[in-house]
Amino acid sequence: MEQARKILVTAALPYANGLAHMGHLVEYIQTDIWVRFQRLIGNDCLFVCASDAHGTPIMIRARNDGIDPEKLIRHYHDRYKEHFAAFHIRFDNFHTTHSQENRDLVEKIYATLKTGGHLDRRTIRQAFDETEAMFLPDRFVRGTCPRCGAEDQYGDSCESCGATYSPAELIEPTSVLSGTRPVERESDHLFFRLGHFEQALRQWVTSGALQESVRKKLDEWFDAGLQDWDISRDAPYFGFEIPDMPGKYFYVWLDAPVGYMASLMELCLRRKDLDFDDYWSPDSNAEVYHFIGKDIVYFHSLFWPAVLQAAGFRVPTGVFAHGFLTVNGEKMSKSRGTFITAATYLDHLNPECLRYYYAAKLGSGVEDMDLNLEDFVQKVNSDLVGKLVNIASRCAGFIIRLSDGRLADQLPDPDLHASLCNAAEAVAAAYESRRYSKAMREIMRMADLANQFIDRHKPWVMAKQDGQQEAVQAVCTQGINAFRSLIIMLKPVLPGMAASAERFLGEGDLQWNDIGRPLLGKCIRKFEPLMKRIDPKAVAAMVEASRENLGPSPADDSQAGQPAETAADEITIDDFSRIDLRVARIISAEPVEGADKLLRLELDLGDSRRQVLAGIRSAYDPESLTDRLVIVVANLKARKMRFGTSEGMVLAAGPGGDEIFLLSPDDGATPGMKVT
RNA sequence: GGCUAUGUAGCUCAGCUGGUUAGAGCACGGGACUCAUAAUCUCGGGGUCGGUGGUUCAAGUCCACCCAUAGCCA
Repeated sequence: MEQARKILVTAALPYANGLAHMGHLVEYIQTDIWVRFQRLIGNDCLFVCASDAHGTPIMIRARNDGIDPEKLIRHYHDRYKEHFAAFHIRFDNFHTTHSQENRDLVEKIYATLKTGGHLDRRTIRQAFDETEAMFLPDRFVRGTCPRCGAEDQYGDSCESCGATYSPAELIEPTSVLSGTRPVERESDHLFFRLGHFEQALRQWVTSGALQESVRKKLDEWFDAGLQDWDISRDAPYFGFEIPDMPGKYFYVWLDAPVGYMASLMELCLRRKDLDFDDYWSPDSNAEVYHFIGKDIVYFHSLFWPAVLQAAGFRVPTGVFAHGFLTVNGEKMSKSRGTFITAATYLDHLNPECLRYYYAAKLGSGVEDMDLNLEDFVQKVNSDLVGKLVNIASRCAGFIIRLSDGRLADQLPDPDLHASLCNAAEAVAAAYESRRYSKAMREIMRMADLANQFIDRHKPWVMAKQDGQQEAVQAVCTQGINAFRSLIIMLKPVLPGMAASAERFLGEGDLQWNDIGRPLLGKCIRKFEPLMKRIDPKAVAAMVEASRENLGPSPADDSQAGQPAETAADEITIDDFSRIDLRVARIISAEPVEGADKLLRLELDLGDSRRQVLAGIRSAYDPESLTDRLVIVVANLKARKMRFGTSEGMVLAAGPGGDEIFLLSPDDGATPGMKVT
């Protein structure tokens, strides 16, 4: 046998401010299947990951929630771990980038980059929020596009016309944090000289480390010219402070991929049989693979290999990008209930069904993948229950009843077994090259063959004839062995079901090679259903629950990739009493020019009048609102928006779009009454 | 706007370097069977391969343009 390969595999680090959802799972399931396959064929394969804990969004989120960032990231870190484990994703280590190991490695890499002359310090001008006293990432500034005039665009590019620019170029720029207009301020930043590594990168790209379409993308980037990369950020920032630059922090995208190494390093501390340098030293003969989403190709195929090279480590053997997930053909949507978290899925369905469905659709490319819920039910039920499990189910009874559970001593149709062994080679090749859909098709083709074989020999007919017991036993032994071979082939995808099947067959931990060694003359146990069919009602309930899970946030309902909100922490009655809820009468309502979601409401609060900009335009005609009573948060800090100041907030329920429902008091309430 | 993908039966997808009447699974219709979680087996209907033009003896497969969708533009 060939020598076992030594392999290190990573999946991208999930950002520690949200919950795992169906989109995340594409990547972790894809990676986990590959790792399990490598181990099944006898390779030495490690799988490490970590939660990505740094950066402005986490800092802001923690501040808004009134907790320490450490507490926030620990919470989500634990949720990820829990949910991934429930989906049978088996990391050797799931660490965090906010760790001592990561800090040590980042500082070491920084020192090497610096002495190697790959860093450059220069002054840049950047948007600064004076109220919040902090520099703003481009995405935290919004305003009107200077080129096409589209309103409410991000500070780096226009979604409408595609122009790219700096936040300072925006017309009427606004900080999304304070609603005020940012000013420009100077600040010293550190730049990594990416251009130093152009030759090395071009070389690496031709080494076959990347997929075809990714390589094309890189050529484009090379042609555009490699620019220096800003690796520093100003305080306040949640991350690692740069050792010799007080008040400056390493950009999260520098320390995130280093987290792959830190996770391995921390594992090495606990496992004496592992040596960090075996994997990362420049002369390592191990293979290193990164599984990522296509959105972060840039970081993994340019910055990361360049930084590794600059810091004196080996570069990855391969970077495998996958596409995004759509549900029912569309972006995941909270209002449609297709933004499904791992937790919600687990409340209703078997995780292995999702693993199989994803496997049945994943190829080696970067194309997007669709989770069609109807197709999901049909495919899983028909492939796994109807075809695969059925083989064991229809044979087991005869073996138990007519042969005391004992399998025959040989296979009546060695050709059928040979076809399965042949198919196994094709399946192995498909797994290795990440064409899981091809592997699943091949496996199901063999399952069809097995069912046809049983049908041809009709053991149920022979069972009724005298002297045919041995023939029945032989046919069913062949059937059980076909099932066993297929289960081994599916083990990377369905580890839980494979374990149950091993118990049924009375065997231990089956390996890929066992496909070639049929199970003969042994006793099997009583057959118990290995998988239940998916009830379409469970899927409907899951979708409904995904809809219900959300609080009233009529604003954005289509941010795929954004994590779902979590249930709010408990509060006391005192906390509640800090919110001054009042009855108000709408005096007038009118659309806000230039904002397709907002209505401008003039409210009567009994003793005062207020203007509130409410995001309810998609559900209400302004005319229908006049004179209506609503509930308003009267002591909400006024917020300056591009269209004027909003002095409060009206309460409404619903997911958004045309499903927004204003709350109103029963008859008799009058403007100004306090809600308690 | 530039670039990279994708667009094949109702649904989800295969179709390698261009070559006989375009395939699979599911769904659907007819038949068989009744061992099996109403599973299985068998037969069948169904597609101007996003559009237009071109190259070629021959194009889903190559080229150009257009349309739609997704992503990237640090």
